[in-house]
Amino acid sequence: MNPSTIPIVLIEDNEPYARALEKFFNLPGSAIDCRAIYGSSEQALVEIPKNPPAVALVDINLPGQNGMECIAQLKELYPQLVCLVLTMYEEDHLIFDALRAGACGYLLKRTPPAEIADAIQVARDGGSPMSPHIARQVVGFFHRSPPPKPDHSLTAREQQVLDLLIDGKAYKEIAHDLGVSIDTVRTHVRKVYDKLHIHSRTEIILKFGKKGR
Amino acid sequence: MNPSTIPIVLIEDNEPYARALEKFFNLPGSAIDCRAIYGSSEQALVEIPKNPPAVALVDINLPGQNGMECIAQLKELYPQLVCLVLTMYEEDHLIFDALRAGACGYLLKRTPPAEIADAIQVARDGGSPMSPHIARQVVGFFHRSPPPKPDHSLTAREQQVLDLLIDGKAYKEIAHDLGVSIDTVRTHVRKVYDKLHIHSRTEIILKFGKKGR
DNA sequence: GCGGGCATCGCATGAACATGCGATGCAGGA
DNA sequence: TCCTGCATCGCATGTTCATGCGATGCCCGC
Repeated sequence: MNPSTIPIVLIEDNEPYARALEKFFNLPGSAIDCRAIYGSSEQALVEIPKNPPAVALVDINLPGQNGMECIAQLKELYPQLVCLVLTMYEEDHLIFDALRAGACGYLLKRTPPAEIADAIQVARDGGSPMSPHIARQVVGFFHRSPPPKPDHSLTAREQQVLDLLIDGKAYKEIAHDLGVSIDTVRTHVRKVYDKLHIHSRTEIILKFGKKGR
Repeated sequence: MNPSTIPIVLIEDNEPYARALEKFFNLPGSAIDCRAIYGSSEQALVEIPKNPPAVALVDINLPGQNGMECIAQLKELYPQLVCLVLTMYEEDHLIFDALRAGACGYLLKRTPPAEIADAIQVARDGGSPMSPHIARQVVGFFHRSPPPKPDHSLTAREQQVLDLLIDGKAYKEIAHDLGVSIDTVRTHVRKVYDKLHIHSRTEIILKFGKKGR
């Protein structure tokens, strides 16, 4: 949308690779303005405050403090800074950790420079660019959770009570919320426990806890 | 990678929209072969087994059974079938539910047909196409989880107790596991509650529950 | 109209939990 | 040495849960 050039920095210790990217970004007519290359997380954290860019491309495997921690600290200082991971690694846990740390996107180094440039614009415009297989892994995270089970044949009322139990409400609150007596709540809870073969609220939350959050 | 045409179906009750897409996909030279349009989930579930496509584009808001359930059932019958959501809705919970149901990607109807065609190929090749803002919402799901916090200044012992509490163990079990008395466990739990400003095991699990799973 | 399923309410008991107060022994820093 | 933080143990009280047993009123299909 915004046609002005986008100021970015690279946090990357592989100098040849970084230089090549920088060169590409700074070609005449490019929408990207690569302002600096920082070879370490520490250097980036010192230099970035002097002239914050709009987007940072961050490698994960950095000397000293790794890219994940770097992103977490940058996001703490500049929540509006858009961080994209740019790495060779595509293991699940690295991807998830990076996203949790605050990364908005995750690109593999094998991505052609032109696509990286596109991704930077997408990210600046509020998107989350990801290499296709990375996206699939992220989506796979959701596939693993099997909560959409309308089975268990709970009655509507029982399901309501269950939901409130999961929210951590006391019987007293549940009774108030549903406008019934506390003993009625007890009865429903009992039925729920019977049907789900569990014996305590703790087990419920461990089984169903915090789903749609 | 595979240059052969990709057989797909549309599950979509907005007939004009579906017809227009079908027309576009079936233009000469297209990589997509749109074989059918099903106006309802029920119809799709009956017809698809007769001639399963590689990819299904599914609307969420369908008459009768909604698209989420449709995807869940299709994936159960044909785990290798690639389902892409194609909808106007972009609420968080719909996105997450769709992905949980088994969708591999999530596109908004405002996406240009050519990009939808690209997305179909990406999906067939193992990627997960998502409209940029959808991707950001998915990524936002990870941002919301704040697990990488080693803060809270819990002592090692308190952390141990906390972990066992989260596992759902009774004080008695915790005492046994740690080789201390139940009253000691009580003391530690109290300290943990104080430091984390909570008042019950339920709150703990709601806050920290099932993280690394 | 009778049997079932469901929602509602009640009582009772024992277990588990939350929390207030107090105490000892040990280590390491001021 | 004294102070502080930590881990340990103890007791007491009140609350919340889990669960067993029983009961009524409503609606629906056979």
